[in-house]
Amino acid sequence: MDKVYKTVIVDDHPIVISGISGLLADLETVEIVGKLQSGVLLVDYIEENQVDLILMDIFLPVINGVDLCKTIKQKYPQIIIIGMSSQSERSLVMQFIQNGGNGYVLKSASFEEFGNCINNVIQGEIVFSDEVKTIISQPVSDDLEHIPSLSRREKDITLLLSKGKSTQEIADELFLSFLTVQTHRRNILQKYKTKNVAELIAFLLKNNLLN
Amino acid sequence: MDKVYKTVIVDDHPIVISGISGLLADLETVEIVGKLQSGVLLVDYIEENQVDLILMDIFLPVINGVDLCKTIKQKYPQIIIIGMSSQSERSLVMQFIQNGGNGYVLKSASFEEFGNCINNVIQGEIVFSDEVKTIISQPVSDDLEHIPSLSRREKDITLLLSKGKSTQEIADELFLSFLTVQTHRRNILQKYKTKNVAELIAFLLKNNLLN
DNA sequence: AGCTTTTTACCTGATATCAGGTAATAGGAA
DNA sequence: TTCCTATTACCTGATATCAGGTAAAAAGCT
Repeated sequence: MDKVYKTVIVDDHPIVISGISGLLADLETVEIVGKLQSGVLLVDYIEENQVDLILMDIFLPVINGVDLCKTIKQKYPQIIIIGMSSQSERSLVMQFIQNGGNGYVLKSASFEEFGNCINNVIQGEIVFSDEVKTIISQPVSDDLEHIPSLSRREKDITLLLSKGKSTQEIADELFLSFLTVQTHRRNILQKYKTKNVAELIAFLLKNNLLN
Repeated sequence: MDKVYKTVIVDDHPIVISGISGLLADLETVEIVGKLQSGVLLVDYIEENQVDLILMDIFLPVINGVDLCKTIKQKYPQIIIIGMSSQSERSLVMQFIQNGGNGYVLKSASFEEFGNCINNVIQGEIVFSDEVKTIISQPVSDDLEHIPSLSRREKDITLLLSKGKSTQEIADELFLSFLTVQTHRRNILQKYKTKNVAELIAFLLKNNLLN
């Protein structure tokens, strides 16, 4: 007789918990023993109960999933942990795995994908849902990978630019010469290979580099 | 005997659909007749089936929830539509309601909240889950309230602006006069009371009006 | 059919941005 | 201490943007 994995679901959305529960109910290898809404509750739960498998949201209030995973794996390396999120970002997935995660699944994954991942992860594999696989396997043209970062002064200036300030206004506000601000502007545009501030602001906001 | 509301759930995450289904199964007033993963499928479904209530994710691929809601309400004003999302933003909720939405619920809402909202919305009320209520009841300087929307052409132009295109390039691309594009630019800046394109793009992206 | 909004288009002048240079000083890291 | 990056600053000329005005088609709504 196969082992039945005592499984805990951690997510701050009751709906998601309910959804996963419904899905896992069909699998005979897992048994849901806990439905928790925060990382703190999870840590407490593990202290006092037998747990074999954890499905956890990465974006949890207070503690983030990566740190939570690391903490748990340090004390209980035998527990299998699968991370979940709505959107996936390459670096985030990598971080999660590097901190001991056994898999990463997007919430947009189909039921079938979900089931497959669970089945494979208990075989000892590191599992990813299809979309995650696509994202992490992209060769990532090396130059596109490292997005240059802004220096302190450059951040000051881009922030003011995004508020519609002109070069002169920025110079006044930061007690700099008009010409200095102009130099910074040029450097910033060059850094991101953008033609003008409009494109620059769009790029920064889309890459969460502003604020 | 009370009417049973034929209900459709629209979300690109199968898990969420499953979760809501589970929850609604307990309610006797609603009957789930459709589980769809996109706005396009929803529009098709409505054409050919009787629908009384829609629960839709706001962040859907291709079409956003607000526009989808507007489109549906124009043709079928009697259909009750509840919006859902993970995080709530005041302006987004307001926009949704202004475009005909009958309620807005966070996915982090408890089962009880969810149930209450459904029960009340079919009584004709506009409903919000608790957290949404908190957010929208915060006093806001009235002028910040109504965000004007862009016309089709204006959207075309802002999109190109965000890609760093100059007035001349936009004119060429859209087969318009340079002067026409200039007029559009001015109107758009005026519409949002922004000083220049940088501020405009920042505003649009922060308010999810671009793309 | 009449009204409103959108889209198109033109003119002018004041400012601002962009792109090409160069270069001294300050601060942090190896 | 040496090297590198960041920060500061100046010059010039070509383009682009912004702000003010006006107005006629075209499209959409009632």
